[in-house]
Amino acid sequence: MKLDPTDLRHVSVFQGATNEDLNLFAGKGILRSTEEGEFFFFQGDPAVFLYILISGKAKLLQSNPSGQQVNLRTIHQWEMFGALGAVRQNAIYPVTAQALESSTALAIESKVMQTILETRPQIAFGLMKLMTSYIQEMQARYRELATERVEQRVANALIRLAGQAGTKSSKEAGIELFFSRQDVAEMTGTTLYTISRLLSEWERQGILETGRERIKIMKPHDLVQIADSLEK
Amino acid sequence: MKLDPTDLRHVSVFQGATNEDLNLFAGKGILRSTEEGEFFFFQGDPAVFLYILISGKAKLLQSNPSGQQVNLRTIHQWEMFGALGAVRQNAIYPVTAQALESSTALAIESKVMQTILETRPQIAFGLMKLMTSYIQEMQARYRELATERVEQRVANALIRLAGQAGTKSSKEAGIELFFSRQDVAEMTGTTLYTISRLLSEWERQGILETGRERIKIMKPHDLVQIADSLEK
DNA sequence: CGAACAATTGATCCTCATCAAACCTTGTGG
DNA sequence: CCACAAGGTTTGATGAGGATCAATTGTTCG
Repeated sequence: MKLDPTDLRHVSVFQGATNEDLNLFAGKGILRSTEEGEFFFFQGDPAVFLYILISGKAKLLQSNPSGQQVNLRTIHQWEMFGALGAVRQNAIYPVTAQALESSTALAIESKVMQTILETRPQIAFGLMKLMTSYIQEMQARYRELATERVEQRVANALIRLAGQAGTKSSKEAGIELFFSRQDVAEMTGTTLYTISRLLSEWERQGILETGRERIKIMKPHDLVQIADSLEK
Repeated sequence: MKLDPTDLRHVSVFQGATNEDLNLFAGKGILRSTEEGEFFFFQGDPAVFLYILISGKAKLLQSNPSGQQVNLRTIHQWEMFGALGAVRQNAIYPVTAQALESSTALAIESKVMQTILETRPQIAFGLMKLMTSYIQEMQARYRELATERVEQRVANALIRLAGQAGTKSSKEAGIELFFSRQDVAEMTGTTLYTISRLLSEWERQGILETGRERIKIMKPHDLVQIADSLEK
């Protein structure tokens, strides 16, 4: 596997980077390939690298002491993750990063990024924008979890996933997502049983079609309706 | 009310700022005094200012369409809030900021901060550190909400508050917090009834003492125990 | 074809929200 | 200084929303 430095232009944080910057990252970075189910890093590891996903898909999750886990975010191509080490000294990853399919990521030493950030305000702004979007999404999801019922949270999660990951197979053919019931449960703070019941009900209503590790949204508008329906 | 620019040194984001920077902020900023219950800004307003709390106390909250609200964070003296406008163009506050007591804040135009960030990597790093701590806290709270029971979430919230707001009245005299049952409920995604029952139970056990809008933690260690007790 | 794993579905139970009523605390005005 | 109002708190009774458990069915892949 090889990496063309100019491809790094796709990374949102690198919008304002110079070509030399990109060459530096591509040159100093290490390509790491990871099989499905394996890990880029674990919650608690020292955050010595940050990663950019070159191919495949990964997820960020957090576990509590008893091993129960929540799904915080899905990482797609050209997204940066595990970047907090570039900002804090001796930081520790607060999450675990696991490959959802066989994936390749560019690992860049936090220190390298840090020195770049000191001289490239454009890149620093890019990173700050990424961080603010994280904050906003987490705040919104936190509010949902605290105030909305399972039905609405799941509808919201599907809408969000459709926006981030959706394969819009031409027009009106539906938006297809590839997640198991368990995955969705971990994203919404519920159980796979409840998800199964909900999806079955929605399929009965023609809002979506489902399969094994597959959810195809046929009527996004109806989902939005459910998500926005007056709480309680 | 007057403001000594060197006092801005207390603001964590300004650790690496020069005296000229601080003078600029103090000079260009506007002091805004706000009575208890009033608002610095609302969710949905254009984020044209960022704020630094000079005195008093405030909270950041988010409401859903039906008006139910969650408490995202309490702002103490010298903390910065509403800063995302300095990072994104035409940003909109994702939260509402409300004074918990009569308070004064320094309002700085987002544009001013933005130009500073372009030339002062130290300050940019300060802001990024603040953002990463927000992200980590929100992730942790999200996981708690998704996986832990009310008892543990409330224990965790009190521990967190004790760390952020605690008035450690000398040694072993307990840590006193000033929040109503309703406040704690909004922080933990539960109801004031449940909080009341929990606090009564804990008071019976001697873990804390309570009063009107007052919680005094006598045995922090016992709270940690509850928070960490094996889930489910 | 069979094993492994994902999904479904029914039955049951438990945590916590909700509602209602009373009680306590604090501040205010007569 | 007392009485009252307003708002915070407590406590009991009830019920609903989901979690949990168990058993079965469906799908994929070697």
